[in-house]
Amino acid sequence: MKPSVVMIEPNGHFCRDCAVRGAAVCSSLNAAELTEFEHLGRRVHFDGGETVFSEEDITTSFYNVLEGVMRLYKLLPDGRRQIVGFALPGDFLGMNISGRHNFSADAIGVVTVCQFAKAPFGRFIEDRPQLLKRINELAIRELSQARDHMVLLGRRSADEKVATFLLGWRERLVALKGLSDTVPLPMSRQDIADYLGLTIETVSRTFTKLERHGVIEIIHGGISLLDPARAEALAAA
Amino acid sequence: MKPSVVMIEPNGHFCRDCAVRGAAVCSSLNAAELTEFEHLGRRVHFDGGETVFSEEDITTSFYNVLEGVMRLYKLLPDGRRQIVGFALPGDFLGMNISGRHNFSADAIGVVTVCQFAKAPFGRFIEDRPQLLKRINELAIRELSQARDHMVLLGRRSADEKVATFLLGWRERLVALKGLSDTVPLPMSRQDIADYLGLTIETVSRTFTKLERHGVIEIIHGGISLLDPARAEALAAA
DNA sequence: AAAGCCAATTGACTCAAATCAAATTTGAGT
DNA sequence: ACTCAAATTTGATTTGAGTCAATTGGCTTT
Repeated sequence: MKPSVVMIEPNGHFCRDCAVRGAAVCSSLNAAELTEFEHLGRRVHFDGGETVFSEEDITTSFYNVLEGVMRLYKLLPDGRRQIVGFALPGDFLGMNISGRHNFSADAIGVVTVCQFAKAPFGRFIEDRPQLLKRINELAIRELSQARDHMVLLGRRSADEKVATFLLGWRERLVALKGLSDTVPLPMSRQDIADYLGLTIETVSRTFTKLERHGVIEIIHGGISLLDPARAEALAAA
Repeated sequence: MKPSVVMIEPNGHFCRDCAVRGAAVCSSLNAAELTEFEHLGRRVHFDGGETVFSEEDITTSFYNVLEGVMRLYKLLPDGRRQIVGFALPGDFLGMNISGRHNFSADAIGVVTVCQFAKAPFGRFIEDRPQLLKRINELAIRELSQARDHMVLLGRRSADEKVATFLLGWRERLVALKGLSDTVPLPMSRQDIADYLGLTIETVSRTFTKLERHGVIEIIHGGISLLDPARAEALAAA
């Protein structure tokens, strides 16, 4: 699928009004630096299902997610897929040392990213250690999440996986949009299964079971968390 | 178990003779910086089974592994364990953003580390962006490995897990000590099981099966890789 | 060399999740 | 509203890996 690369704004002033200004990689920059920085990035839109970059592609850009949700995944040669994470606004993508992306990234629904060409971005970082420090913080935070996810994949039951996922996903949305017991799930059941190391059938059955037990209510495009305490207990945090 | 904190060398000159000089975090430092750097670290020994630090402990030090093997793991409240990685010479441990370790680390056999107190190390980094860059590189490399491991845990069969582990472990030892088809396995079967998201019995049975099929030979303290090509095929890389 | 101990292996059986197979719901396009 | 395709749910059955239970093998200690 081809990306709908549409530059919404020329290299005008938008960083200071950016939705992720405080949370993203750019939070490490002062006003003066930001003015210079916004000439480096351009906003690009992707429709649902479009691939932003693929594993093994040469890295030509870095991406700052501004809006929407992305699935980050790796494929085995026979087609088995493991989703290694979902990217939300504020997430920074594209860092690697091999010069190639080590996972693929698809838009789930409409996505807006701030795209930076690799070379100028690299030059900009060069004499701004606080930006490097910020990127390092984000990498270390991701590493911690990755380790948590290893525990989930290696040592948790299907019920625990699903409960942990719902709570963790809610947590991320709360940090982004504020508290709500209604949890939108823009990704498909297959995406959830591939994130949790399960099959779509097991995810579906587990959702149904949680609903039967009054823990959640399955609503259009998501779930409603009726009994967070019970969900926590099931997650065996 | 209490660490046998034995300072082998006072704050004398040893960095330039250090075994991991080229590979570790210190490879980013020039000779002059190295002289200053070696006053920050001290060598500490641990015996097999000793815990170097535990998850949720306040981070007071960073560690550079000089010698030996460590298991890095997380525990669930009910005792289930997931090993998130094995640390080898050159690996740098202790980075986090919460101020607490996000996994525990035990020595497997005798281990020597270069230990740095957090505060002075942090100050030293402050005006040396190339060291920060090096640390960032190591974090990004680990992140990539973590993602590979997620694929293994979520989507691979027991046979694939074991074959992938043996090849990956061999690869790391090759990078460290040069090529050999004899692969020492200093960790227990339980450690391997907890790394692969399996039980000890399944690991043992899979080893036996690989031996029956002539892929490996189980030797004392490790395996001999008789048929690397077949192992690769089984790993379904 | 016998006893004790722990790690590893092997065997018998079970079970959680996968697979195979419909049925049903949802959504997009006409 | 109607059609078709895709996504999801549900049911029946299978199976890979787990559990439980010995047994074996290597060391260490006596």
